[in-house]
Amino acid sequence: MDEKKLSSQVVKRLPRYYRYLSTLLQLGISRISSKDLGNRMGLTSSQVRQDFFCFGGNGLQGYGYDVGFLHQEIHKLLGLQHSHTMIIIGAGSLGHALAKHANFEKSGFKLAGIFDVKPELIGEKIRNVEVQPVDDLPDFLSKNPVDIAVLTVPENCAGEVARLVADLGVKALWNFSPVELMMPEDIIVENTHMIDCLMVLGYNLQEKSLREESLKEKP
Amino acid sequence: MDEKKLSSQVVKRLPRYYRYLSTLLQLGISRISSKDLGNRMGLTSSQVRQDFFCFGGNGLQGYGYDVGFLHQEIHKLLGLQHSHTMIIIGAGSLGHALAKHANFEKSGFKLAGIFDVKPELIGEKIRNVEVQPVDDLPDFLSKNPVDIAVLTVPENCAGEVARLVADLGVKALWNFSPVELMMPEDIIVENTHMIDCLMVLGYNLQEKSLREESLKEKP
DNA sequence: TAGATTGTTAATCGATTAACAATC
DNA sequence: TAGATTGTTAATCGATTAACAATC
Repeated sequence: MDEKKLSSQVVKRLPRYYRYLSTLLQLGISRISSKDLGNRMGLTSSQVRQDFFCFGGNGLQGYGYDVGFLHQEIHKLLGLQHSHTMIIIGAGSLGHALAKHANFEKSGFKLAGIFDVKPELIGEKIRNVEVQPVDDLPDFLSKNPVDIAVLTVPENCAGEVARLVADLGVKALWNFSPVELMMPEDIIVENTHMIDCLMVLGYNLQEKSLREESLKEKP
Repeated sequence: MDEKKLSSQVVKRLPRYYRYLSTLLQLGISRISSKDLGNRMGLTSSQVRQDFFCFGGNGLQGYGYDVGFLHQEIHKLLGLQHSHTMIIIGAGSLGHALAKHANFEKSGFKLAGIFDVKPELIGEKIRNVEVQPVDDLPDFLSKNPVDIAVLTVPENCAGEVARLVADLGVKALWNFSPVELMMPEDIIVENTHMIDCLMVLGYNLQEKSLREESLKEKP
């Protein structure tokens, strides 16, 4: 069915479309034009049509797109009909926050375990999942297949932990440590570097104030 | 000095270069070639040279780039010599985690305040910053100019809070709520949608398993 | 000097936008 | 029918890669 692979840019937009279509459904809106959707999401209508065309646009000329159908289609594309298992390694404040994040479970990402090295954290229950010692990971992973490992460990051990779980069969890593992970080709890696986001914000803030200054000087 | 505006793709890579160069400095490595740096970061040497060329590449033919100088240069480009003030709105687990994130302060992002609506959270101190009622925001912002507001509030009030702080003079928003914020042009918005990252991971996992299946069928 | 590696232009690739016939 | 809006191709734009003379 989904013959052609979608470009990475389109894939990145899929969750946004999905979220937006969910909102529309909740509002009871069952049809939308590419122009409307684009306007609301800050995209051109051309891009919306082109994107939907990639996975078999199901619009109706002169009418627009069926919100429910589109929603379903993207649901399938994203593989949300299947659930994924996930473990969190590093039960610090960020690990806690992610473990408590309600939306993950709703979208089929099931938290199977939380791990840490600190003895004082072991045994604590977060959302019914107990924090276990990192040393138990090999044993745990041999019994429970896990798709995604979330790395919320300190910078200096991220690489080591990543290699460990990759060797133990975890297929994908979601890395929050501000380091470049060097992983074998077949391991899927997604980085969320918070500090990078802030720095880009900082750059844009600086750009903006420089622009404003030069406007003042040469009016 | 920095005459031409950098393309957004280059800006996004700057923090990564910066981080990588920091590591090299710590290792006592003071010179690197575009080939080497590219290899380690998963970029082509061509791209590295092209990127550095944008902001006045300072390499030496036959020799490579001076790590220290490059590091300094990107530091300046990112505006890290200036510090930025930041408030966090929403003192839930994610707000907590971000407030405790040590790297932010190190890079010049100073936490000036934390706000929430829940009475039981008011008064709690996180890293020496007290949680204040959201109702005090107008008063607080009139006395303390703030560059960045971090939104870690529930989905249903993100839009409202965003408009409020934008009206009160905050220049940039770092939004963690899974909603599209409609903001005036001059407000800088950076979105970090955790669930989107997971969904992209999920898509890639599905792609991978489909590829592997079809390999098994037709060998 | 010979080898290495940059600076910089040109070529290629990919993504976005424009255009418009098809058709609901 | 007339108006709206898609599907789809072509044009444009931007980003990445290739190439190579310059030069350390």
